[in-house]
Amino acid sequence: MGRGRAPCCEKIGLNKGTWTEEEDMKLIAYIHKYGHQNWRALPKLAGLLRCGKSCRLRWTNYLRPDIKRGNFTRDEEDTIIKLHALLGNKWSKIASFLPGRTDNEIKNVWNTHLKKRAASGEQQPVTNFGASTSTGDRMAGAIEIPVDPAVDVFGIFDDALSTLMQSNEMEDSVFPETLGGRQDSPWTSSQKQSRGPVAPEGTNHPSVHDAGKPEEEACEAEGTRRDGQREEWLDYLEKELGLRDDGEEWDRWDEMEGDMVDSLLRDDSFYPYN
DNA sequence: AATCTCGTCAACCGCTATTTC
DNA sequence: AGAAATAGCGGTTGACGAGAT
Repeated sequence: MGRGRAPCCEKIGLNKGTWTEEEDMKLIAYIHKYGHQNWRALPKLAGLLRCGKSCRLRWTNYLRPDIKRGNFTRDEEDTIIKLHALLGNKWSKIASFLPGRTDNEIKNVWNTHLKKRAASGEQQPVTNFGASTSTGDRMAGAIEIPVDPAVDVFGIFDDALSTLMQSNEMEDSVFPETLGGRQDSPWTSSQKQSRGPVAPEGTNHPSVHDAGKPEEEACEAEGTRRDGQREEWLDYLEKELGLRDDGEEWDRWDEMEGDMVDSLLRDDSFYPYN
């Protein structure tokens, strides 16, 4: 056999398409008894004529006991819209904020309902950070330029972040050490006031929107609170999208991700498509 | 009643990331 | 170190049902 990865399974003689009740029962029974340490080996052991990948998908998207079935609530839909504006087509990431919902389900809901709702008579999605048109380029961190160049993409995040920064809720969730909690926030207390992030030592990563900007100009901009927020937010996004790799310091951002997104979701004024 | 169109959603495919050996 | 195996992600497809013609 040549190089490259082998097919995930021998497809010959395996069932495809819709799962039968009997197959479901076999899969459930097996996983309840033995778990799913090895998806590749599972179908054979469970007596299923399916490939492991198919089993995994069936379990995670349909059979898992914690799956929430039924229509999405308006709240859930709004959450998806907000998260999509923040994260782009990162369905699994979005799903992690909606307990009981799967990435596949959310993707379907977006494609069938929410995309239209977002587009109909309202603004086009103003951003689609990290979204990609094909699987191949998604890890390249491609950023789609907004369709309408007049739309101030960053301004929208500025405004959202501004609002959040003014609320105690954000203060507490994003800067938890103010509550006597964590001590490893990238912000110092004075920087928290100016809302500027502390750049990791020895790093100097230009933000995406500042690429090619003269250095003085960038320094000048740094003084303002608004730009501080912008930098902060872009830093976060760049990190999130894998556009930068600053080592340990940036790993800490990951820890705050949930808090930041949660805060945005709780903020009623942040609705990216209005 | 027949057939066409469209929306929905489960499942598949192809790819990358991560882990194992 | 690097190849192979495995897990997971996101885009796409196709079966199916409902409503329209």
